[in-house]
Amino acid sequence: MVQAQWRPWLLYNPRGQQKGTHAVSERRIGAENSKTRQALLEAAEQVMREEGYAAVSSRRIAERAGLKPQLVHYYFRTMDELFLALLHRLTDAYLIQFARTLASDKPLRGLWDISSSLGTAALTTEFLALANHRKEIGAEIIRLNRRMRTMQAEVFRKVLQSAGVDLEEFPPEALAVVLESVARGIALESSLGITRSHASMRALVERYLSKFEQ
Amino acid sequence: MVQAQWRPWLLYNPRGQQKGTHAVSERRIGAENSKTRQALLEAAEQVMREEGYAAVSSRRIAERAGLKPQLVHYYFRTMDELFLALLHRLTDAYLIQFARTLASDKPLRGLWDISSSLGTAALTTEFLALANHRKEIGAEIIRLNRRMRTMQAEVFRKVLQSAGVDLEEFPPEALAVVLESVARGIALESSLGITRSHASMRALVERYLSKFEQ
DNA sequence: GTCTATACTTCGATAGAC
DNA sequence: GTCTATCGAAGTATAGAC
Repeated sequence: MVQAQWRPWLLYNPRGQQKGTHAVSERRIGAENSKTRQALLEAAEQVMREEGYAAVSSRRIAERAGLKPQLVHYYFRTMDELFLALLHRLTDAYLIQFARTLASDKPLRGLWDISSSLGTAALTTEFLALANHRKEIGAEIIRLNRRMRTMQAEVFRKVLQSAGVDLEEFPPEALAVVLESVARGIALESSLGITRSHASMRALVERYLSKFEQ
Repeated sequence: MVQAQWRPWLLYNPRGQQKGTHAVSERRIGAENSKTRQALLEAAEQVMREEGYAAVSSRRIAERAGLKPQLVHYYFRTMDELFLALLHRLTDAYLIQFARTLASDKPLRGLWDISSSLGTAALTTEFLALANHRKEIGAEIIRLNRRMRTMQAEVFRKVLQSAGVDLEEFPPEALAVVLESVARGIALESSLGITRSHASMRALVERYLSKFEQ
């Protein structure tokens, strides 16, 4: 028996398309620079942040945007397409923040601030969870993760090198993973209202960061 | 306009019960020690691990267990109740692992091994995501988190103290958060197939752990 | 304890009018 | 570009027979 793939936003197969065919729909699709399209993505981001990825449905985000659900399908062939567009939107926003951080005199702190911000951490977590059972999104996440990690590692490499740290002993990429994991970890906890060891956590990070930046 | 709360496993309100009333259903509920109940929880855990929390539905787990969906509602009043039962099941399993680790000669490594195991990390992540938009489950997660963290911190305190480390400088609780965050972080990445900086990450952790244990 | 039958809700997606 | 109308599938939950 073939186990149907579970799809929260594609619960059935409307035209009996096979799994791998990617038969492209003939339906008209709206322009990418449309204002309505932007509004839908904005609404999707809000819903995802507040209620999780599973709450992102065409009806739900249309309601949030004050539009009709069918418009979602006019701008996005499938909900997967919408999620990918949202992912790219977030990536672009991250890249802008990242560039600003690079230009500052404390790039490491900048990285920490970005990753430990509640909004970023929440959305990242949602997308990682989503990636776990949505192949196409997972593949894109992996690609983006690679790019981000490389850029983050480069920041570490520069800072550590100019501080005379042995890069063999403290591999920049590994440190980048540590920084982001810890940032996301405490952001996640604090979004749950767990603030118990927050102060000492931040102090610990602060101590490490100040070894290299001011 | 009242915005309906979104519920993946309770999409509508069958008897028109108000949000806060907690009107207890009169329906018969099966015994807690039932074998069928265990099988349903086992199936729920599998589905949650493999496809995420949003895929856990009465139909889905019943199918996995080879049972009828209605049996889920015989053993659990609501899907929330099922999730809470699952959460307690996992906590019990964790406590057993934890006790074994405490008795060993390398408790810190034990903690690391538990938290960085793929199964544990995946389920923890799912429950954290779930906690973010399911009040009752969030409250329970917070309670359990507090208990776990206290126990983990106690391990750190003992090990660090006997190694002569200044506990003011390295607060046990903060270190416990770091260890679990990093473990979950790399477990999450590796479940996505991202293994790039894995080796250097584990080597880094290993270096720190070996400062205190062997 | 497990089953069938059923109620009601939400979902993704499309067709076709305007 | 946006609307109404509609389809078929999956969801939670209950009642009542066996």
